[in-house]
Amino acid sequence: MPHNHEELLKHIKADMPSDELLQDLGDLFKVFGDTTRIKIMYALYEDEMCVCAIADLLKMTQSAISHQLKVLKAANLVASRREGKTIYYRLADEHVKSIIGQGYEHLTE
Amino acid sequence: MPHNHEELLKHIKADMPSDELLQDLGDLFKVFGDTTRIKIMYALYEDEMCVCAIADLLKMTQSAISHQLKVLKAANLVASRREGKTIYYRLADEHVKSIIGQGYEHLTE
DNA sequence: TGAACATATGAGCAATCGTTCATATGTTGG
DNA sequence: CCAACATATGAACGATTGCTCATATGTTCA
Repeated sequence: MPHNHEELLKHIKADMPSDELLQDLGDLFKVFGDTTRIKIMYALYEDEMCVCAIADLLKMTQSAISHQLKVLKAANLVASRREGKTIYYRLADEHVKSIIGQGYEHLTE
Repeated sequence: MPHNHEELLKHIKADMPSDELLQDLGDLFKVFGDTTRIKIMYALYEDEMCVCAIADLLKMTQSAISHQLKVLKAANLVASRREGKTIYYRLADEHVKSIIGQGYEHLTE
């Protein structure tokens, strides 16, 4: 007779967040799961930056950066303001730094 | 004449971690970037669990869970111990909880 | 030892992702 | 208004990903 875990599962299930939230969490971390986007977030760590400066910094095309900024913005990880022709992006809140910081600690401990 | 940012870039560049670390960070978050793996980590939040219990809980095949546990283990996010035929997995360290916790906060604030 | 159970693994496939390329939108100064 | 600049966007393509299916490995007990 195979292994039984009804009791355990009932308990764990009760403590699990909704499927929707778990999906959203996965989607959020997916945004962190790309080197280009990590670099962009690090670039914005101390101050806002315009799109072409980020592209220069990462030696990538303006288009690639713009696509990634759109992803970051959709996840509310960056925000932007316009000043003439230029659009400046910045980190949207402190969670970005603390999430990356925790990841950094996990890697370097 | 296009927009110039030599000064800014020099400064930002000096503060950026190495490309290798940035790559590793992206790879780490990629592991968090999947609903199945998030669910597994949540299931292990309070206590260790065997593979078949996780499969039951998530209503997925043993094979799918096993593949994902391998990914989690490669990233040092879970650890395991054997007890007879059964193998129990647990969260490897506190960073898992704090990373997920920060993500949770970002979503629900 | 061999049958039953628990887990791991490799190949294959559909789906998703990140970039490029071409082009569109928006802004400013002459 | 139009040329130059800054950014955004859509289609397309190669690469990566997560699952399934079949099967292998490892463990226990009769």
